[in-house]
Amino acid sequence: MMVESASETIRSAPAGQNGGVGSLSGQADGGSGSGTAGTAPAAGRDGSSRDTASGADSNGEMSSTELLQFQQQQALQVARQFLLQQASSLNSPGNNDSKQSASAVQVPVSVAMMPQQILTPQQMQQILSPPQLQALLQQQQALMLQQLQEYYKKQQEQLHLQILTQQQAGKQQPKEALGNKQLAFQQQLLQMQQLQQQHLLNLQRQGLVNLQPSQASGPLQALPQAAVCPTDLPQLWKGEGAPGQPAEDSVRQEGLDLASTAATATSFASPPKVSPPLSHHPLPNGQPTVLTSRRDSSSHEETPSSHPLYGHGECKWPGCETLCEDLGQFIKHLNTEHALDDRSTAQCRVQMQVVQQLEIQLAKESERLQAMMAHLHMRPSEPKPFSQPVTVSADPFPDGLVHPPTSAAAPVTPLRPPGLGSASLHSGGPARRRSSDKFCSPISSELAQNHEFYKNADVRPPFTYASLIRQAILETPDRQLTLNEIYNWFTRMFAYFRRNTATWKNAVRHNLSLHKCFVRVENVKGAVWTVDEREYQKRRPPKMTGSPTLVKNMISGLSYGALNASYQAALAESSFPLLSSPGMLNPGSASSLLPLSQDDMGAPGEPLPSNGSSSPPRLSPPQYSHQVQVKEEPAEAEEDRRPGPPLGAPNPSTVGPPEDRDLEEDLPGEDMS
DNA sequence: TCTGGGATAAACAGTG
DNA sequence: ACACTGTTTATCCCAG
Repeated sequence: MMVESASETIRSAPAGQNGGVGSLSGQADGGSGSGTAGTAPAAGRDGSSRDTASGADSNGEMSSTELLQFQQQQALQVARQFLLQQASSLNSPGNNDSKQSASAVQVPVSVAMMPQQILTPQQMQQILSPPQLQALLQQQQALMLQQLQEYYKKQQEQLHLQILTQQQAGKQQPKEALGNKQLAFQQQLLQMQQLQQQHLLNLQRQGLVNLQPSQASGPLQALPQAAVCPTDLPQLWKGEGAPGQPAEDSVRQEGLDLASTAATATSFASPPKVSPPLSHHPLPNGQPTVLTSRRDSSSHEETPSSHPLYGHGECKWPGCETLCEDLGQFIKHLNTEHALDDRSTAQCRVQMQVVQQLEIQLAKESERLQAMMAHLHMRPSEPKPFSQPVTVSADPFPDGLVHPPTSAAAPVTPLRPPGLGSASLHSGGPARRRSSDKFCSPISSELAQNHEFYKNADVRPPFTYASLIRQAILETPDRQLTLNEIYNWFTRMFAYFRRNTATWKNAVRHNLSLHKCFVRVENVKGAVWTVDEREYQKRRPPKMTGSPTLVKNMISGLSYGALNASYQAALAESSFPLLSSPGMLNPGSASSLLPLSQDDMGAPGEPLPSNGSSSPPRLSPPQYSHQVQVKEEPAEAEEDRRPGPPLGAPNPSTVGPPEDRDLEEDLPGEDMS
C-alpha cells in the first residue's frame, strides 16, 4: 500500500512549486497560542478607550501622565477614525455603507471560512453529531474572537508603551516637530505593525512548534491571503524598496498621507466592534489596560519593565532582531533604528492593513458564524471545549513538512468542505465510493467553491480520480496536460495529494489508461492527456436524478443528522464565494480556476447540482449526444472514437458550450495519437 | 445476490 | 540500472 510512498514523496517534491499554497502555514496554532496568551477583554477596553479619548480631547493643560494618556487615546481615536475612513472610502465606491457587513468586504471569505472547516480527520471524526458540530463552531468562534481581542489589546498596550518610549526619545528627536497628535498616530501605526508582526510571527512560530499530529490543519487560513500574506510580511517589513510589492510601494508613495492610505487598503470594516464576545474563553486579564501605564499582560513574557518590542534580549521589531543588552539600550535602538520615518511608517501601513484585514475577517466571520448558529438554533455560547484546546491549527502542508494527522491509516475522514453537500464519504476506509461528480455538485463548481479548503485541508476530495483528472485537464487553456502536470495539479489543488502520495499517482495513471475518456496524444514535447468529453459523459448513465440520492448520500453516508445535512447544505450555498472574485485567489489557483465557471455553465458533462433542486441539466446521455453526436460508436471502439466526420469538425455540434470547443481541439489530437 | 463503478495494488512493458 | 510512463489485471468495496 505504502510501498511507493517513499519514492513518491520525493518525486512529488517538485510539485511543491505549486506550493504557494501554504503561505499561511503555521499560523493556525498561533491563533490558539496567542489566544491563550492571556489577553484582556479587548472589546470592553476598546470601547472605553475610545470614549475617554474623545473626552480627553478637550484638555488643555495636563500632566505628563495625562498627556501620555491623552496622546494614547488620541492615537487610538485617530487610528480608529482612520480605519473608519478606510472602510467608508472603500465601500463608498460601491455605495456600501460603511457599516461594512460581510457582503461588502473584499475578503476571501472562503479563506476566512477555513478555520471552520480545516480540521484533521481525527478531529472531524468527533464531529459527527450535532452537539459536536456545535461545539466545533463555538470553538472556532471563540478562537476568532480571541484573536481579535488580542489584537486590540496588544495594539492598545503597545501603543501606550510606544508612546512612552517615543515620548522619551522624542525629546531628543527632531521629528518632535510633527506635533503630538501626529506623533501619536505615527506611533500608533508603528505599534500596529509591530503588534501584527509579532502576532504573526508568534503564530507562525507556534504553528511550527505545535504541529501536533492532530492539529495539522490551520485556522489561520483565515488570514487574508489575497491581501497580505503573513509570509510576505517579512519582506514587506524589510525590503522597503523591494520591487513588486504593490502594497508597500503604494505605501511609500503615499508617505504620511493617511487619507490616501485608504486606497491601499484592500478592505476594511467598521471598527470591528468585536462581536459581542460569546467569549467562551473569557480573557483572563480584564484590566482596563489602555489607560494604565505599562503592564505587560498580553503574550509578552517580559518583566514589568520590559517593552513589547523587546524580548529575550533582542529587538522584536519586524525583521530586526537586534540584540540589546537591556531595555535602555533597546529603547535607544528603537529610537534610532526604528524612528519615525518613511520606512517605519510604510511598514506600519502594511501592518495596519494586515490588522484591518484580520479584523474585518474576524468580524465578518463571527457575524456569519453567529448567523449560522442562530439559524441552526445553536446557542452561541456553550464553550464545550474539545479534548484538544484548539482543534484548528495551521496547515503546514505547503512545505510538506509536518503532516502528522491524516496518515495512511486514516486518510479519509468525514471532514467535509463547507460547500460540499455531496459525497458519500464513508468514514470507513479510504473514500471508497467517492462521489463522482455525477452524484454531487459539479466538480468544477464544487472545487471552485472549496478550492481553498481542499488546497489547505488534508481532506480527500470527494471526487473520482477520473473527474479530477478531467477537471485538471479542462482547466488548462489547451485542455491537455502531461501526466506530470496532472500530478502537479493534484498536489497543487489538494493538500491531500500533497501528503498522501502513496497511491494516488498510480491511481491517476490507472485511471488515465482505464477510462476511454482520457485520450493520450502524442505531442511535440511528449505525450499529453486530453479529455474526450463524450466518453466522459458516457462513462456512466446518470442513474440518479440528483437530489434524492444526493441527500441520501449526504446523510447516510456521513452519518450526519438532519441538522448536519441542512447545515452542510447551507454551507454549500453560502460559503466560499471566493471564486466569484478571482482577484482573491492566488495567482496560480485563480488562473486555474477561471475555466471553472465556464465549465460549470456550459459543461454538459457536469453532473447534477448538488442540491438537486434544480432541474437536472442532463437527463440522460442521449441529450448530450447533440454535442458529441460524433460518437455514437460503441464506447469500446477506440478507433471509432476518432471522429470520422470529426477531423475537420470533430464535433459539429460544438457550437455552444466552451467545452465543445475544447472537444474539437481535443479531437485533432486524438488523430495524432 | 448480482452487477457495475470506483479504488487500490501490483505486475509488466516501453522509453529516455 | 533506474525512473517515469502507460497498460493491464486482480481484488475489494459500495450502491443500485
